[in-house]
Amino acid sequence: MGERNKKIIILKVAEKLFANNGYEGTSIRDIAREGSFNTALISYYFGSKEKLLASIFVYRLERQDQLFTAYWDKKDPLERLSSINAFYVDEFFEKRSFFVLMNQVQAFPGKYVTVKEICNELQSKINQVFSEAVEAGQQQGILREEINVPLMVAVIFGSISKIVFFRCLIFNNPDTSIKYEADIKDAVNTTLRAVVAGLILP
Amino acid sequence: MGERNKKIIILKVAEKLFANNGYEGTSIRDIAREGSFNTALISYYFGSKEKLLASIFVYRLERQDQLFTAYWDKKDPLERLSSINAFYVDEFFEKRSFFVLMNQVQAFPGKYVTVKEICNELQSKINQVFSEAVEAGQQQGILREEINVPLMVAVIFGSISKIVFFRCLIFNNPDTSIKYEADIKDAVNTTLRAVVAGLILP
DNA sequence: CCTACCGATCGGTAGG
DNA sequence: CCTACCGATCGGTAGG
Repeated sequence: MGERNKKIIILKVAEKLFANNGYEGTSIRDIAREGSFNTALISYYFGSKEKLLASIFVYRLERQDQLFTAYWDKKDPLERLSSINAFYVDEFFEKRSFFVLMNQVQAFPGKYVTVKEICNELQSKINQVFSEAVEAGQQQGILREEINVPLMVAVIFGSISKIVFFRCLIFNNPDTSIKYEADIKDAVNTTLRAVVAGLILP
Repeated sequence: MGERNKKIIILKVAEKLFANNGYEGTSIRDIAREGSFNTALISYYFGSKEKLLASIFVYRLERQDQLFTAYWDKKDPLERLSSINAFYVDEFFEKRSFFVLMNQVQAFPGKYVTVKEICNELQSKINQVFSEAVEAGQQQGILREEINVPLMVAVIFGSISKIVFFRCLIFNNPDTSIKYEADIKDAVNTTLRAVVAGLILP
């Protein structure tokens, strides 16, 4: 199987359980049981439960840099904004457990300092990407001048989070089928288009 | 001091610690230490740690019904929407720990079922209040016809949550002073006005 | 990579 | 409302 593969299996099992039951609510025994390996393997490969958590974030965020350049080379600022949004909607669905976990970590004011620093780095890059698109739009006279980018990003990611996490409320079923997945995705994208539309000059 | 007062002290101490460190991350010993009372008091008054958590939600949400009628009797639909938003922004700031906790609870897909049911009741009422305002606005030809209320509510509450919880990112300081509190509140209200503006017919 | 085990801490309660 | 304590489980590791 190889050491690298085994580590990634542990990462993904832990990611899922942490997302569902929380970091404190998941014991290393829970993780070992779910992945059918020995408890001691976690210390063996990662050093500690805390370092396992950090490793999940390093693993998930290390590839984001490449994704940045690949996705939003669109010239038109509005198209670029929509493209960035659509990209993150896809990301939320594809790596749902991870983003649930990221959302949890940020919901604890006094905890997970190391992991939050990793997230903040990504957040800065996201803000910058949005900033460039907005500035381009402003220079072309398409977008309002008074747009506050960090607040706009908060609205966009807050909306994605709430809609993806509220799915159980919208459809009254936490384990929604593929059919509903697509419906939610459409709903988020439509909603974000409305948010972006609010940024356009009348 | 009276039994009722003591119970409320325990509720508020627990609320704060749960919000900061999570339900699983807070032991009944932590709560007892912070409130300078005996560990056994929690079982004595509430039965268990889990019932203490539920009691916090019952305590915080039992008064919401009265608040509904008192706040948004405004006739004009747009004014009413703004009034509801402003009310919840105030609520988030006044009962910050509670809403941080509520946000946490909802961030765990497989946990806190009892507490989530209490939240869902409130959520339904909130959706209904927004629904009435939106329908009134549509009948008067002010608001777009295609507004999806649950999604709109998700955008509004997602935005409030993210901005209030992202304060540390915006100001790079988790323990913001009163001056900054006011700044954040202004920012949220401005942002929500932009969201509502997106609902108006062009 | 597993067995066997450590000290610490957990939620909870019997008895007063 | 406190003391003293229970059994269970926690994260982690020595030794192989």
